[in-house]
Amino acid sequence: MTTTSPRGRTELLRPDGSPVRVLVVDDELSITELLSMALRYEGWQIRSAGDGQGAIQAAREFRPDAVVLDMMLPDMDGLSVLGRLRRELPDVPVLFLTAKDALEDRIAGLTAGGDDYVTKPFSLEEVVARLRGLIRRSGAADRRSDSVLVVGDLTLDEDSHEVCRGGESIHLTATEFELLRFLMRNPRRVLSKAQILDRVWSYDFGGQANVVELYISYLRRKIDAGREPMIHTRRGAGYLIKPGVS
Amino acid sequence: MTTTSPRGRTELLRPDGSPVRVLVVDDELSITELLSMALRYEGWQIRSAGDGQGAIQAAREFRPDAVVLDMMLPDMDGLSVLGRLRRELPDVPVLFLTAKDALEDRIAGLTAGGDDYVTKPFSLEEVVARLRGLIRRSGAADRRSDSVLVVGDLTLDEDSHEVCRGGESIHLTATEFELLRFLMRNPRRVLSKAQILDRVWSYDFGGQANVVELYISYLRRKIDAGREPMIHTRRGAGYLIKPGVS
DNA sequence: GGCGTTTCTCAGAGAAATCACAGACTCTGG
DNA sequence: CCAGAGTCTGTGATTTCTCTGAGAAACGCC
Repeated sequence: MTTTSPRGRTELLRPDGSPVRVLVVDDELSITELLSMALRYEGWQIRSAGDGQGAIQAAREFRPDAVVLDMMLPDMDGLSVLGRLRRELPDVPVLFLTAKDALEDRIAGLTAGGDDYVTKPFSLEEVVARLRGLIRRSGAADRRSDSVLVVGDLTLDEDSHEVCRGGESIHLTATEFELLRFLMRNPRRVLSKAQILDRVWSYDFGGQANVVELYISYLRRKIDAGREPMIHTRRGAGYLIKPGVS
Repeated sequence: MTTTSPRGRTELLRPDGSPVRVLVVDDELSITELLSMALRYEGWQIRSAGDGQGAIQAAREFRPDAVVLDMMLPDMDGLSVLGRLRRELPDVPVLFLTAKDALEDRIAGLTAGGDDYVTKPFSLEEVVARLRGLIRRSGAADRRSDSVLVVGDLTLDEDSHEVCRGGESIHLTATEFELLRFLMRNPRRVLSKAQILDRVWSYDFGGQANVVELYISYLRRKIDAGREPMIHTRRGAGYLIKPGVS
């Protein structure tokens, strides 16, 4: 089931109308804090754990609809945590967090069953999007909710990563895609550069804030080129996307 | 829940009808005083703290619906205060105060959870507006309250920063927008130039008082141009906005 | 290892916003 | 009707913000 919240976003809900429950497992407190903050903002109910033991116990009590699991835990190996979690929660999808240089093939094996993974350092938009996908596909939330964002004649498919304006397909790079997704998930709402940076770029990004301007500029060339502009600047406040009408 | 107070303002209230509670944390007494005064004027209940320890304790006892938190505290680093606050108050939104030049050195993730920040020196209108937004979206107040101010045929949307008169969209600069918001939040009420200066301009503004006249003049050109005027001068007293009807 | 793509920094151009100043204007009380 | 206080607004200097081109570095793919 989906419903539209007062902030104009579409939320995932369980079939009985209660909020989706997500368990976050990571040993770095800053990471669990960051994720908890971002995921709560999606309207989900969050529990976090800092080690394998805590994860198993939380899984038993909290009965989450999805799990975010760091594969590097202090007390036990990621795989055995996963095994125990699976015994506790057989059908619950797992989003793995891995270091960038982790053995890709091993992860690939794990994700064969419909799970997914993101590499550290991640962006919050990425984690949220993957989780939404997992939950949607697992059937914990209503399946009618689909994966296509629409603003005016612009569409973005979160599953296929396809972006079209007026029927015409548009190729975007990964960063451009994430930025556009964030804008389109918050249509008609002014988003500050800081907000955009926090959601779209990885949490360890240490660069200049004007990458946001740069990527807005790229997007405009691809999305708005020669058409009614949909991406608008609010000088001193930020950017927003809205249908060309008016 | 919203209700209209005797002085004609729309107030945010909790679902049970009690006033919203806000905790203000800053080590400069002048700042906490300034903020407390302004926020009490909104009809909110305020508690303030001057350091991290005090903040944690106040959070525990006072159970605020929102927190204003300076990131530069004497006794502990802003982030650890935040962590402890989160443990005490998991779902409470936080408005961060930061120095202007600290913008670059990582506010990473701070706005990610739906929190927000303002840079010092701020204007009170800005702080109040951001706080209202946070509280509104957090669900501590009734969700029916929305983000659009209406006076006659003039509307101002605090989320999209859109201003319309008679259906026609009007572009305002940041300062014009804040001034109009202040006027519209106090319709039919005379506001002195001093009041306007205190609320709309940053607290360290050292310029001529006639910027207010100047910006009223700008606003009139954009809002009242060729229409029934809504912005009125009360010679020797100040300005007020009211619907064109007489 | 080489090559095309993507990401990002830097810096300058350009546009927009802010504000001081000063003279014109308006209202009010005598 | 006048004087003075109060208000309005045109001009332009200055500051701030945004956009974008050029190129360096990192990445991914064969």
